[in-house]
Amino acid sequence: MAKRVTLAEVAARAGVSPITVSRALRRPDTVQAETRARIDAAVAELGYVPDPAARALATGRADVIGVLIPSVTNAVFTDVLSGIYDGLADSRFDVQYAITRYDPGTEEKLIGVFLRQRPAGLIISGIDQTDAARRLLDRASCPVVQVMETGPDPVDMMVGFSHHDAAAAATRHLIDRGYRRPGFLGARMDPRTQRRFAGFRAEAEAGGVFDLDRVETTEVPSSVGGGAELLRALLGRHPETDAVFCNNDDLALGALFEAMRMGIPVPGQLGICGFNDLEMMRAAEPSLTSVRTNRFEMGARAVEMIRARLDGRDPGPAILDLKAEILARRSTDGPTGNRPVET
Amino acid sequence: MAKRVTLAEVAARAGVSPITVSRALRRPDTVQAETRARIDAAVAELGYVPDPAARALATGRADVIGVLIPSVTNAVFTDVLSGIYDGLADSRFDVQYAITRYDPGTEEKLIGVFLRQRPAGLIISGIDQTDAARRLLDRASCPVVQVMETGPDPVDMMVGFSHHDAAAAATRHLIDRGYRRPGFLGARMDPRTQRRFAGFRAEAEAGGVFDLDRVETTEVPSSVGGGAELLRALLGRHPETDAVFCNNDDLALGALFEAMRMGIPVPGQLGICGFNDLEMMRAAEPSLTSVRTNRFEMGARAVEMIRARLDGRDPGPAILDLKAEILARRSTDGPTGNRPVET
DNA sequence: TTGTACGCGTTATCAA
DNA sequence: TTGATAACGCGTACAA
Repeated sequence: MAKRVTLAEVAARAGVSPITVSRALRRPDTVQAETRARIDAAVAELGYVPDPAARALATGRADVIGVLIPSVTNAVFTDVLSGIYDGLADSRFDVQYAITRYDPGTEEKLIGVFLRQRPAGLIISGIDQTDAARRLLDRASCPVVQVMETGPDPVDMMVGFSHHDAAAAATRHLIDRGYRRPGFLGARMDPRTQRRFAGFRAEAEAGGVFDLDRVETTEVPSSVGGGAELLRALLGRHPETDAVFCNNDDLALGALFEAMRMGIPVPGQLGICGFNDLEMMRAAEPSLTSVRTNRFEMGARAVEMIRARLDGRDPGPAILDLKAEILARRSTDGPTGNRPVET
Repeated sequence: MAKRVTLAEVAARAGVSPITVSRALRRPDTVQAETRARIDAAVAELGYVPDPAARALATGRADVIGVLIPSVTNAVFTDVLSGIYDGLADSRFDVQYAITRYDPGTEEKLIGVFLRQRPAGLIISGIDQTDAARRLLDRASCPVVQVMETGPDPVDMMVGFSHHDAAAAATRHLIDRGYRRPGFLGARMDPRTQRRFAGFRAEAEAGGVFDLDRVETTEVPSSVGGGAELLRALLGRHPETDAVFCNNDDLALGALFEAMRMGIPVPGQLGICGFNDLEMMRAAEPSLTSVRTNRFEMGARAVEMIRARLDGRDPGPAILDLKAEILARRSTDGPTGNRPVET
């Protein structure tokens, strides 16, 4: 087992006091070049690495960015994580993440756990925190960024987009392409999904094409297989449905496969629009329309906002809206199936 | 900002010494019931939560399970993570993970970082560590589990399967179904992928159907779009190819879509087999054959092995082989396309 | 530019 | 069963 190399040993080796080594490591410019060289050499020879626990105890804060996400198995959140990782490369910060399983109570508890470590920053998904969680966050002594969604009342900073508006735009797109009997496919139906539905509903009503009966949802998490089932159920009840706006891309892919099984031409007889624009959407046959949400960038920006704040730089606007964007593909070419579209 | 409640404050409140509080929390049976009651009350009233940094410093070890995976955006690893999380629920351990980006050098460095925290256990992906990393792990003072793959020489414990054998079995399946000119589609081509290729090659050669020219690979990470491109390239050179064994499911899905675009019937003119059995494989049209790798269970078992070791229980065999299993679906029904198959 | 004294919150060790 | 003392490794505040 690796014997622990301490500051003191490095100091002895370099012929200086421990505190000088400490300084040389954290703020190299505050120690003489020659001294620093000796110290660096000693560090290298001994393989010294600082003990994060000791450091946290001495400073009263941890060089940790806490990240709270609902799930690790959902590509949407891992893309955000990926952006966070990228933004933190070459920094002194570690990422520490925890999973809420879409449960506000769990989230509340985990916020407490994180704050107890005095993290350098906190990144949290969405805007649906409990009141207690909200109070905890309000009193947090570190920057807090809510990601994935924007809303009127940020805890501190926010980077995301309006799910309502994005869904409305997608619905508008369906209508523009000539679909007149659009349905909605939804899974899990957490608050964020509900807001997407609200966007769909608002826009469909505005276009005079809304029918509550063409809404097919389930409480279970989304999946490709689930998308297939939802479409089958919806068409069973309402065969006249001529397009579906799907909660997310997994459902959309499943809907596409089910349409194939049922012999329903896409987009001619059925238009399909997903949400999130996972990589596969572009590669599908027919290619699938979706709503691009800049997940990687959200993570990267969240980190940048935190780092700016910590460094005393300007973090920019408290609410950063990374507009979602419709990527129109063949699956929504329109009921006639002959409309040209960008790839 | 939340003022920190310390052991000393709880002790004062309960009218005992700090160490007694510490004991009451960690080993309740070693303090008198009545004392314990007073302490518990004080803890609750003050909302005391132990400081993990102080604890780590004092004990010389952290209640952390370190996890090293190549990527967060690959569903394969997040499923393992999910299993780990599950196995650690209701334990005192935290998960801490780091991303190697498929780079052995990064992995080596991160192992050092983790070990410095004296974690309670370490879970690491695969068997392709550098020599230096290997030495670090050999001297580690905590249980180490290599997941995702089995091999002859575990650092400590292992839970996974043979990628070579799994690929060979998949290839055997293609041959058994009557395909005689199988090709291989591969992306990233890291060592683990190479071993899958080796399994494909060995079995194809044994069956007298191997042709190195029907191998299409790329160094870029796999994706659905990439699978489409690889298939197109392969068929461009070798239109006689009658089946493809794909590196993973993303490629297989892409191959399916590309076959559709090219008007090639699956499975009649082209058989497709993936690897990992992501959820979508089952829902595709036609349903896609794949190799089920028990990723969630790998994570859960790895955790269980570590916990057993820490608790002084028997962790079971050092090398746990969670056999991969072929899930035959319609995409490999055979060149004639009329072979019945389980769903 | 470098060093000294002390404390961060907890637990190990030993004593009562 | 409980308590006093002394670390754990590092950083802050101040002094030199």
